Amino acid sequence: MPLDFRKKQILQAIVDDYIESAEPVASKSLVCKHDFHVSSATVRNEMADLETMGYLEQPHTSAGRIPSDKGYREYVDSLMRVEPLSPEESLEFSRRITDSFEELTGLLRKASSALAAQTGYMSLALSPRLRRSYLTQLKMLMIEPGKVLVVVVLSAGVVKDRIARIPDYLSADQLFEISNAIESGLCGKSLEEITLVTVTTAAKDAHIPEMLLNQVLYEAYTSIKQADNLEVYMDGTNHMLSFPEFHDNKSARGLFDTLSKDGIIAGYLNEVTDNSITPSYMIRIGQEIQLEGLHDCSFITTTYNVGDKIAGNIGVIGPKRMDYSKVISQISFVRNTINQQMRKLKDINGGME
Amino acid sequence: MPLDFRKKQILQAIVDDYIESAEPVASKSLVCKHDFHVSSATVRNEMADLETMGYLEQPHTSAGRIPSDKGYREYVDSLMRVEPLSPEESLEFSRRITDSFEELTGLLRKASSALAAQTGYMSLALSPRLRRSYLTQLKMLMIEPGKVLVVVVLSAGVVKDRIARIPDYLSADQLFEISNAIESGLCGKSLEEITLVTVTTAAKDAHIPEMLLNQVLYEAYTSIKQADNLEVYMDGTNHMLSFPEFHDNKSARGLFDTLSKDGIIAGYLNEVTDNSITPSYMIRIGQEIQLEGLHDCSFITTTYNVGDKIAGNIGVIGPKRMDYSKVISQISFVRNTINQQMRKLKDINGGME
DNA sequence: TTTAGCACTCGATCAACTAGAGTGCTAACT
DNA sequence: AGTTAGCACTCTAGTTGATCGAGTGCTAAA
Repeated sequence: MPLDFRKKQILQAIVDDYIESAEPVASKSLVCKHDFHVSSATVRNEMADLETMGYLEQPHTSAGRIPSDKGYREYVDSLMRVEPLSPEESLEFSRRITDSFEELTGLLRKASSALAAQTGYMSLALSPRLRRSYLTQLKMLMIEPGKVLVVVVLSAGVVKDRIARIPDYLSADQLFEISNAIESGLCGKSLEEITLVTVTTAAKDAHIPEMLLNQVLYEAYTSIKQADNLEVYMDGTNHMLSFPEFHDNKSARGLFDTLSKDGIIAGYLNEVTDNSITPSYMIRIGQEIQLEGLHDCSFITTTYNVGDKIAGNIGVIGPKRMDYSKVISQISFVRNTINQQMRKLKDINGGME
Repeated sequence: MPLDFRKKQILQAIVDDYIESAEPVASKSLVCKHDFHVSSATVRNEMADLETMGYLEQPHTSAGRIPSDKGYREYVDSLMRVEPLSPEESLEFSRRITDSFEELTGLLRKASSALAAQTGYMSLALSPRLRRSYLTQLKMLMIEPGKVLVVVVLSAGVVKDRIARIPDYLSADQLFEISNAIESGLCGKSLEEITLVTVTTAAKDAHIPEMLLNQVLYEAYTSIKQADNLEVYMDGTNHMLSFPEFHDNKSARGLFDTLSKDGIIAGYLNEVTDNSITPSYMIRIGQEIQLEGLHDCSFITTTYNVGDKIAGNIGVIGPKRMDYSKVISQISFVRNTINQQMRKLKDINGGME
């Protein structure tokens, strides 16, 4: 049975009010604040209906109603109005995120920090999944005998590097030869195609004793693989303590314990977005988040792009009664800013893919 | 008036018990647990004395006593016994920190994470202050036209890099020439000596039109300066929520708000260790920490070395009633492990200074 | 100087009570 | 049939008062 217009109106008003006050909302305060042209008794009847239909919950018999997960879901899916960001706030975001040229890491860090600061909730940014991006350069720079900086450059301009150890009697020339061989052998191959075997095959042109080769190959391989490591940037976790839903120490601890294992969050986010053709944004509410300690939270995420198919995520976590519409417009704006920045970086490089 | 032997004994016992229980300790439980050969009444008299002398406090009239900051200070300075780490725990630390070769960043990250996990408190690691270290290499690697990876290698083997933009019509050869000129001009100079002027002077040998030069020089300069940026690694903040002193939401929030501004902690730590000839470790108790939200905490820090004069810090923050002696031995062990690792890295490079 | 004994204080706990907010239901009204 | 006024009912939060017990401070004796 679908919700009739008045029920929708009332549900929306309840969610709106609860988001604002964090207090169960009563029939009387509803008619008072919004001018429905009916009495509180009528609203009460409607609220009772909404409760039996599962959209509302009552903390105890004589309290107002609060939205259930289903109620929030309905609100988010069809009731709320998302308005574009005010020019001032857009400006503030732009200022925070794009005030200087940055590579991807810095960009994500700033995006995350801006999101946390402007939403007042906590934010996440995940580095892109690079499995499908391909190698464009591999350089090995001798730092000292026995120590090299391995620089991996991927399509879409992402650069990763790592310090590695190699046999210290390997000369700079030999190293140069090896890394050139690897590079030309692997250039254009995607990360998921590259295995220790491909690396070894690629290097067969180099005229270096195998004994010397092995460690270098292994380190090159490791560096390439490591370029795909998922990194998480988190910000604004402290904000969570200011919400009444986490005033109680136990729930706060549950949340922070889960957050501290950042692999968990990253893995979850990664998995959730991987399995779905992502729309512009994705919302998970309360119990929909299958992570301990996050059942009183909601999670809004979106996907940014680096090149054609390579994508990462940014997201905001707040209490279930977070200001969905505002956060959605904020996160969308940030996503667009990131995409734009990444495109700009690419365009500057003469549009090389 | 100095403390006589029995008073010291009692104070020590009180601090020990309070560290364990977080409850005010009573005269009766004292004589019960430790076998002083006097009655509880006598102990009570001594406790009253200790209170008037400022070593103890009474939350309310009919409660036991808890140590004051002064009491902790006395305990830390002359009462507690620091015992070396158990072999098992030493092993566990070594395993966590040194299980693979790592550059400094990774080492600090691991050290911080191990400290947090093993102490059960929260940990900090600060990257070394590199002002006095000197440049040994500066390489610029062309990633794409207009985009370079600037690699700065400092004495003691520290490597930092950064992506920068340069005019995109600059050729790889020109870039190579410029960076070589800068490198040979600045090699052996300490970071604090290097200014935009020195960089410019260093590059005067390169035969490149000045218009092209400027941006490259500026980016080189920025990269070098940025190598000295203080980085903070924090871990185990979630542990703090499990201590009764932070069960109250307000104090937890105070703490986390301060922690979230990581510049503050870094700055404080930096300042505090800078002004003093650091002994093996340094302890700040309660009000001695001049940071909002940390008045119920204690802060144990120590200094690790990278080369001769270059040093950074690691530290542990816990409630005032933290297990000082254990943390001291833990933190000392980690310090030694870091020093050892750094020395090893150096030795491997043939002892170059 | 130590100690047993006792009076005193204060927090924590519990029950009883109250006030108030908010509902659900009923019966009247349009 | 939908709406509404009115009222009884329920439940929480807050208050009060009493009790319990832990722990102290003091006194007087050993």
